[in-house]
Amino acid sequence: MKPDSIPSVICTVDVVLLTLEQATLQVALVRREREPFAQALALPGGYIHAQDDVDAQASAVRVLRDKAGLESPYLEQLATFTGAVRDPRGWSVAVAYCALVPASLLAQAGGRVEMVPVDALPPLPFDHRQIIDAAVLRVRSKSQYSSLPVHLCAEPFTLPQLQAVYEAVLGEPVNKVSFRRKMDELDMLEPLVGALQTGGAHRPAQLYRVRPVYRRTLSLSARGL
Amino acid sequence: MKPDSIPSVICTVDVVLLTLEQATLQVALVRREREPFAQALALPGGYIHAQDDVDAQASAVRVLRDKAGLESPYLEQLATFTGAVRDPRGWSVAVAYCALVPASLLAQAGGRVEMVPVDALPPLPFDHRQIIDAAVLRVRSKSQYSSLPVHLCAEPFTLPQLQAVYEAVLGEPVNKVSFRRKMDELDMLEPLVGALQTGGAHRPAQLYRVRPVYRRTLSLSARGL
DNA sequence: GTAATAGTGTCTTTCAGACACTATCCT
DNA sequence: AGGATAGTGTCTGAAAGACACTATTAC
Repeated sequence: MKPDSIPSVICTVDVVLLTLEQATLQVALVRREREPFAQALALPGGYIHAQDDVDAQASAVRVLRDKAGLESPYLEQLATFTGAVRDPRGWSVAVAYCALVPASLLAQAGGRVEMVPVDALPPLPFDHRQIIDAAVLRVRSKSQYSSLPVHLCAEPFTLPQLQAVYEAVLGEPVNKVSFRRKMDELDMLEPLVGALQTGGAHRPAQLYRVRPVYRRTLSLSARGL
Repeated sequence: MKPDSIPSVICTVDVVLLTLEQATLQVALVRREREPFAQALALPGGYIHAQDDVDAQASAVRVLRDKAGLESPYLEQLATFTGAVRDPRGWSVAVAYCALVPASLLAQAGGRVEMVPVDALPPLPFDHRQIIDAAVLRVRSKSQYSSLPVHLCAEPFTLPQLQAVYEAVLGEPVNKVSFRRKMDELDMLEPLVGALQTGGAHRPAQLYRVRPVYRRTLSLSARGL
């Protein structure tokens, strides 16, 4: 029943897959196989398949599986980028998603993607630069008052490790006492009783994991940190 | 060059137009003229017109003008609602926008929309209930740490009036001293020198307006309120 | 003057950061 | 023992809320 006076619009999803390596946020880029911009590095993305995908989030999951060979525990809708000029094929709608994975998960997925530091991006096709910038801004912003960075940390992890992740994402040192107080208040982590991280020439650290309840939900703090 | 193996997707925008009346958040609904759900109350929305609109935000501006007869100073992309089952016409993408206007602006626009308290919504077609819920959640959340509620207040206004707006949106009383301290810090308002709100049987209040610099930008507070 | 709300000075409480101390490993 | 990092107790300073007080209008 769709009026044919309405010209069709190109509907795609793009995924900003972020990870933390060498204390730096890195984004996954893939070489485009098809035109436009064939051979160029770009965000993994693709058409929405109306016949296969129940919604755009499912499209993003499929794109992530096909192009990066992994399933991201954390996948959130970021924003939608639209307009007549962002894609040379015509008027387009790109629903952008943001995925966060620990570096270890990415390693085992194999080298189908190229990780690039978000602070040293090459020129990118479409408006992918803006999409990445929006994702990084969102992640940094949410990290100030939520448990979001735990998704960048492979379980189990120690509190000093997690603190280092927060510091890398926020780009500034975090007070140790305050950090531990907050983690305690958020009540999101549980210690693996008896499990300690040994090996260093110093006191071993308690290992933690995220409480299953908070696995896919963020825990928010009223007043930051 | 779009492969014709890709079935087309219905692309629309929906606008959640919110205002504050009787100390309650109210959303603008319109009677649908066409199928599906003709005659039902629903969010103002419509197809993206690829030949007219430069992007989806422009579509939202057009929808707001055509269906509500007004131009909203504040218009922000909310989220995108997608899927095979949300619209009986087929697989659809709805880019949702959130608009905030003072009640006075809505009044002069004329009665083309029906204002309904967001806490007493009738059954709505599509997933419009979820879209409104997402908008209200976003507005309440942002009001905790930003200047967003000023867009619900007609200028010029007094600080007690603005405080009442914050309290209505947040649904809880706000400390007067803290509130004034914050407004002072945000440095977003300027007093209209010599202009006082008189008429009450009490001390008149200073009238303020938003500094032009902050007209379309939000002012964020580090620690809430 | 009285009632009513606007606006401010100041005390108290709460919370984040600084600092120092203890704990426990490896060499 | 000595070095290194994990983890904690406690003090301090900043910021938010509570309260009380002054200011200015209408009647």
